[in-house]
Amino acid sequence: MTDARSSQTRKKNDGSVRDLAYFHIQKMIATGQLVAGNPVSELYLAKELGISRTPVREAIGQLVGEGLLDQIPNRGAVVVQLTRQDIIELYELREALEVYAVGKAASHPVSHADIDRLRELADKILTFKEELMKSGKPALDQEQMQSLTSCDLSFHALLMRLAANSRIVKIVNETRLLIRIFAMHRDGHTIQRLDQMNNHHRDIVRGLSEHDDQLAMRTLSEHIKTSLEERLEEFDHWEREASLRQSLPVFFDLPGRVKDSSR
Amino acid sequence: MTDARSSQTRKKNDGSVRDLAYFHIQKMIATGQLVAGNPVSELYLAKELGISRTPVREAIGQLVGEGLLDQIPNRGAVVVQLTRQDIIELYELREALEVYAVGKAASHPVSHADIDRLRELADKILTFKEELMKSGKPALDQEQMQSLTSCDLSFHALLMRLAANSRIVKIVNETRLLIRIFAMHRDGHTIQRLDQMNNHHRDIVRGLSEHDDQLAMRTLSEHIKTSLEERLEEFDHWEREASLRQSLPVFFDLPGRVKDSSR
DNA sequence: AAAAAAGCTATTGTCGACAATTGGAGACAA
DNA sequence: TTGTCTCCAATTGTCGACAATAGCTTTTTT
Repeated sequence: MTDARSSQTRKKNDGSVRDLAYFHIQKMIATGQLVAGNPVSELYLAKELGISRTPVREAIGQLVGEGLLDQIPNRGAVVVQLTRQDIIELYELREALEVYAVGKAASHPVSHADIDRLRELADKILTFKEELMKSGKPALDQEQMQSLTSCDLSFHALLMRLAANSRIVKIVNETRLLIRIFAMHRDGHTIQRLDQMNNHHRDIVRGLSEHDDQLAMRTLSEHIKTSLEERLEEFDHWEREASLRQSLPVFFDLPGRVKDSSR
Repeated sequence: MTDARSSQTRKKNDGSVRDLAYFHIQKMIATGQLVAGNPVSELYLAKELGISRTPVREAIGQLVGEGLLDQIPNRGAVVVQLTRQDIIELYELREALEVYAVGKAASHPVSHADIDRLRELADKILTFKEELMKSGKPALDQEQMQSLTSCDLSFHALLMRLAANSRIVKIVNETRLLIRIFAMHRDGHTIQRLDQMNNHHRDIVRGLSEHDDQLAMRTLSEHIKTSLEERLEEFDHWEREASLRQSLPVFFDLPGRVKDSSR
C-alpha cells in the first residue's frame, strides 16, 4: 500500500492525492463509466486508487459542491439524476450567462484572430453536413457526434473567453459538463439541425465582427433555446421508455445492472 | 473534550459538526470578525469549537469552493482579498443573472401578494429617506445602513424567487455574500442615492406588475451598474489610502495586527 | 557583518480506527 | 402468506496520530 503510493507519487496531477481522486471520478462520469444514479462509494474508490478514504471524501465533497453528485446525509453519494426541471434550470442559467457574455464581447472590439478562429470553428459544421449528405444516412453516428460536440464546445468556450469574466466562464463550463452527464446517449443530429446550428454560429460571429450585440445576443438566445427543446424531447422520450420498462416485471435484469454499474 | 461534544450535540444545525464549523466561519466573515486577508486555521478553529480538524477542514473546503476563502496549497486558507477585477466580475455575474431572472419573472403572471410585498419593501427605503432628512445628517449611519441592506436583500431575494430557478438563486446569493465581504466598511447612502434606489425598485415592481419585462430588465441593469460604480469608487478610495499606508515605514503596527488576527 | 546552510516550528495532507446511522435481511407472529 | 420487529451489514461522520512541507530562526562560513 505504502509502496504503491510512493511509486505513483507526483505523477500527472499537481501532487495531491485528493486531486487524483477528483479527476478520476470526474473522468468516470465524463466518459460514461458512471451514469446517473450510480453510487459513488468512498471506501470502494479509496481501495481502487490505493489511497485512504479522506482524500476521496474531499473529492466527493467538491463534486457535490459542483453539482455533479448528490449526497444523501448518511447514505452516500450518487451521480446526479437530472430531472426535467433541472434541465430547464441549467439551460436558463446558460442562456442568462452566455447571452450576457456574448453581448459584452460584441460591445468591445474583437481581434481578427479570434473572429477568424470562430469562423473556422463554425465552418467545421459544414464539413459534417457534407459528410452526412454523402453518407446518405439520416443522422450523424456517435463518433461524429462526439467530434461535433468537441467542435461546438471550442466555439462556445472561445466565445466565453472573449467576455473576459473568469467566473462566468467557470460557471458556464460547470453547467455544460452537468448537461453532458445527461446527454450521453443522445440522438445524432440531422441535416436540418446542422444547418440551423451553422446559421446560428454564423450570425453570432457576424454580430461580433460587426459590433451588432443585439444580433449576437438574440441569435445565441435562440440557439440555446433550441438546444433546450431538443434535450427536453430526448428527456421525455427516454422517460416514457423508462416508465414502460418499470411497469414490466423485474426478473434478473435490473438487479444485475445495478450491481455491474457500481462495480 | 468528549463531554463537550456530547453536551452540545444536535443543537441548532442539522446535526453534523461539519455544518457547525461551516456556519461558524461564515458568520465570522459575514459579521466582519474575519476580514479579507485573515488566515483561517484548521487547528485553531477545531480547538475553538471543541471538535476535530476533519469537519473544520471540510467546512473550509466548501467555503473555498464557494469563493469565500482562498487556499494556498501547503500554507492554509485566508479570507479572499477581492481585487478590482473581482468586483467587476461579480457585478457582471449578478447583472447577467438577475436581469435574466427579472425578465423571466415579468414575462409570467406574478401574484398580487408578491407584488404587494415587493412594493412594501421598496417603500421602506422612503422611510429611511425621511429619517435621514429629519436627522439633518448627510448620510445614513452604520446601523441604518445595515437595516437598509437587509431590506434591499429581501427585495432582491424575493425578486429572484419569482424567477423560479433554484440554481440562479443560489449563485446570486453566493455572489452577493461575496460582495458583502468587501463592502463591510462602506459609506452610508446619501439622500440622492436613496431616491435613486427607490426609483429603481419602484420601476422594477411596475415592470413586473404591468408585464413590461423590458422596463424591469433595463431598470435592474442600471440599478446594478450604479452599485458597481459606487463600489469601485469605494475600492479606489480605499486602495489609495492603503497604498499611502504601505509607503510609510512599518514599525510594530503590521506584524502585531497580523499575529492578533490569527489568534 | 552578510550570506548561505541547517534546524526548528507551525500547519497542512493523509491515514487507519472507531462510533453512529440507515436500509435491508431474516425471524417471528398473525 | 403477510406484516412487523429485531438484528446485521455497509457506509458515513468524526477522531487522533503521523508524515511532509514551507516559512522562520539560528548557526556557520566566508
